[in-house]
This record gives sequence, C-alpha cells and structure tokens, in this order.
Amino acid sequence: MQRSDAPLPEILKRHGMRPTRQRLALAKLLFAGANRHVSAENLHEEARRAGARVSLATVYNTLNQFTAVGLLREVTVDSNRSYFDTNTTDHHHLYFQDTGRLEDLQPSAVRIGKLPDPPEGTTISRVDLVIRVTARPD
Amino acid sequence: MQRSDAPLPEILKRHGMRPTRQRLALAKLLFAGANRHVSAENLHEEARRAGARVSLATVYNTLNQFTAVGLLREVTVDSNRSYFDTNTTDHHHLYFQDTGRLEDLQPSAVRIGKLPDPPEGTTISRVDLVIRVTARPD
DNA sequence: CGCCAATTTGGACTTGTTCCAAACTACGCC
DNA sequence: GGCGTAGTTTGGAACAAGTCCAAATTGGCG
Repeated sequence: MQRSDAPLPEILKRHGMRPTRQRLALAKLLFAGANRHVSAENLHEEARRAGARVSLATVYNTLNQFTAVGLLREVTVDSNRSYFDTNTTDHHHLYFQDTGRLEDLQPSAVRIGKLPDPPEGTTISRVDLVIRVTARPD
Repeated sequence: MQRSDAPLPEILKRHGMRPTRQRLALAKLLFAGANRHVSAENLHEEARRAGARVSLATVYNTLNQFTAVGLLREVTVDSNRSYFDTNTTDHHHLYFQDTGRLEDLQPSAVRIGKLPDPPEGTTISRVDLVIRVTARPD
C-alpha cells in the first residue's frame, strides 16, 4: 500500500527538498510499506540496521521537515517522546499504555457526534482522539 | 468552587500522604479555586511567588503523587512538557496551539457517537479528545 | 567539471524530569 | 512535651529527548 505512485525522489522534490541519500533512505523506510508510527530514536536505529549511514540529527531534521510539508503527522500521546505517523489522513489512535504501542483506528470506528464551535477568532486545526487501553487485569 | 468540603490536611491523609507544609501549600494553590491546568515549572514559580519554600523536585514529586491517587489527571497535549489538570471528572480539552493555553470543555460540548471495542484482553482506561485551535489568519 | 547553496554531521548545549544521599519533619509513643 | 523513626524534602548530579552550530560534504545547475 504505497502512499503514491510517484518515485520517492519526485515526492521530495515536489515538496522543495533535495533528494539526498539520507532523506531517500528514511523516506523509503517510512513510505515503502504500510502506515507506520515512529519515533526519532526508533527510526534512526532502524536506518542504521538497514545499513544507511544517517546521523540522529538528520533523522530529527528529516522528520520535522516531512511533518512541515505534510508527509508526516505528529501524534502526541506520550509527553516525553514524539511519534510521527505516516498516515496523514483523518483518523484516530489506539494507544497501549503498557507497551507504548500506537495503532491507527479505522476512520469509521469512531464517530464524533458533536463538537463545540471554536472560540471567536480561532479555527480548529485538528481534533485528536486517543483511546488508551491497558491489559485487562486477570 | 472547592473540590470538596474536607480541609486539605484531611484530603491528604485520606490518600495516605502526610500533610506537610509543602504539600499543603501546593494543594492550596491547586484546589482552592477553580479548576486549573499547571505544569511543574509553572506551579513551582507560582508557589515561590506566593512565598512558599518548595523545591522543584518536591513539586514534581507532589504532582506525581497527586496524580497517582487521583487528585490530578495528566493531560498530554504537548510532547515536551507535562500538564496536570485539577478537574478529574470526565471531560475533554481545547488547546490553543499558538499560546499553549489549555482549557476544559464542558462534558456536554462534545459527544462521541461511536467507539470501537477494545482489543481482546484490554480495557479502555481513558478516551482523550483534544481540539486544537489556532488564531484565524486575518 | 566546478561552484555554491543546501544538507549533513558530531558534539556541545538546552530543557524537562528523575534520581540520590543527606538533612529535615510529622506523629505515635512514653 | 521530648524522642525515635519512617516518611519527606532538597540541591545537585544524572538522564533523556531534542535543538543548535560551525565545519565538512554533496546535489544540481551552468
């Protein structure tokens, strides 16, 4: 399930970024397969294991850039680590508090029946819903 | 709008904590008035201004203890700072991305029409919904 | 090919939070 | 009311995530 049929270098250029070796390696990990949720450390480690020479600083830079241009979305579920989601379409999350695992929910799994109007002078930029679950005790 | 009619020392004891000078001072700031959202730094600064001699470490300890016994709830809206909410009843949040301000929503302001069943072996511990707003551009 | 702006990088730095061992204190007991 | 002790507080060290920076590298255009 590829995000787009365009080759990765094209996608990067289209968003005003040079297709460097590092960015391509990270983009490949992020976008080649199914949707994913990654942290910086997490992706860095994976890139190294895959043989890519990428510094942690570059992983941070790249994740932030990808997020800025809309290729990724940042998900805030844990106050001491950032997660990035390759699924930028409208959807919500399931968070396993015990393991830190984060999963997408089908958009159809949740229906929000009513929302307040945003305060005067503001617009809603996003509505995030997170279902936190723990192992059932027994 | 006080949380409970019991005096603060009683509330602390009831939760297995000694009513120390520091905890009382912080509890007073947190629970004496309307519901609030605080960060550790934030509350520490306020306590000092109010003349309480409390170390930052104690503020962290206290916030964590209060949260553990259910006097506070942690709200995750910003991945590099923890917020604590004195309102522990069921409700959702409005977050002003520009200013970092966090507000409670009336429980009635949001209706969640449908939720998925939790995965086998897990139970839902909490459902958090955050409406993120920004200043309307113009 | 060669140049220059964009990018990458290691390491220093910052910020939020926890840890720790020593000093302090609430409180039950006599 | 003093005492003893377990619970608490504290400053500072330690930690972890993330950003900054100046130097080195590299992609892309002429």
